[in-house]
Amino acid sequence: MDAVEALGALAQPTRLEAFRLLVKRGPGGYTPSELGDKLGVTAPTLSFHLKELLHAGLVEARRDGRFLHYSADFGRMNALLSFLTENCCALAAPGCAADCAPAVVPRKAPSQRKRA
Amino acid sequence: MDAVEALGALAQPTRLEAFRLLVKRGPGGYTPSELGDKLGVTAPTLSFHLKELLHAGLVEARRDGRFLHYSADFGRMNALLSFLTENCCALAAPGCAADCAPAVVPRKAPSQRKRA
DNA sequence: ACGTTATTTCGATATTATTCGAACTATGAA
DNA sequence: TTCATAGTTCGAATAATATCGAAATAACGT
Repeated sequence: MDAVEALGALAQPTRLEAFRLLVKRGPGGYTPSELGDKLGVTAPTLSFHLKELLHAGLVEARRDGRFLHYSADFGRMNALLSFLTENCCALAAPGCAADCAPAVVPRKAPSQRKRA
Repeated sequence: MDAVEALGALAQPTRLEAFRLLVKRGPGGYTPSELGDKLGVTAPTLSFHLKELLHAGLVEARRDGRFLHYSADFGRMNALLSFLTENCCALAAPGCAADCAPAVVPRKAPSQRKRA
């Protein structure tokens, strides 16, 4: 997995926003036109950035007639997140492990408190 | 939170490796010399990269006599991970939500299978 | 004070990224 | 086949990044 490439793809405002829009959107994805409207960049610029995300494996494209639909690759996204925290605190005191969990509350128990 | 800056800081091989070493190491951190040995870069180059990580808020430095100790900022790391998956699948069918969880198995149940 | 080790800052250079207009390709409609 | 729309590729200008040697700063030991 080339994490540097994936991180580099996200390390640019337009691309990061595009990716987050696609993550929010789910498998249906957006066309470049829709993304261009939301992001306010020219078509060539957006195309350049989408190719960058594509090359990093963070999004995928499928054609539907005249339109393309770009969508986030969730497996790759999750792999990247896991990579960043790999072996977290493995060389530290046990108490450290608590710092290695992202502060996400699973949907099933929305009212439950985390960390006292 | 400036996620672009943080992602940009990680989008470089030397910095990504340095950060991952620090994540693995825990709060104790490493000195620049130790990191330089592990990473095989000159002192000025490493200093440049550490300043970059520092500026992005991903690591912190404390002085101990002649030595500095750089360590990962776990809160910031987790905030970044959360940011990337924010509102994941919010505009999609409910089944999509399953794709929004990183494939990390909590330590408590190491032998349990995930996703059948 | 002086030398030594740890680490950073400075300057200069080479490489890479971002942007947009113009031109190109692809698909569907008339 | 001709036209319009969706999207990409190309070329060129500008800006940002990575690297290292040399010089500077910081803290300690003698």
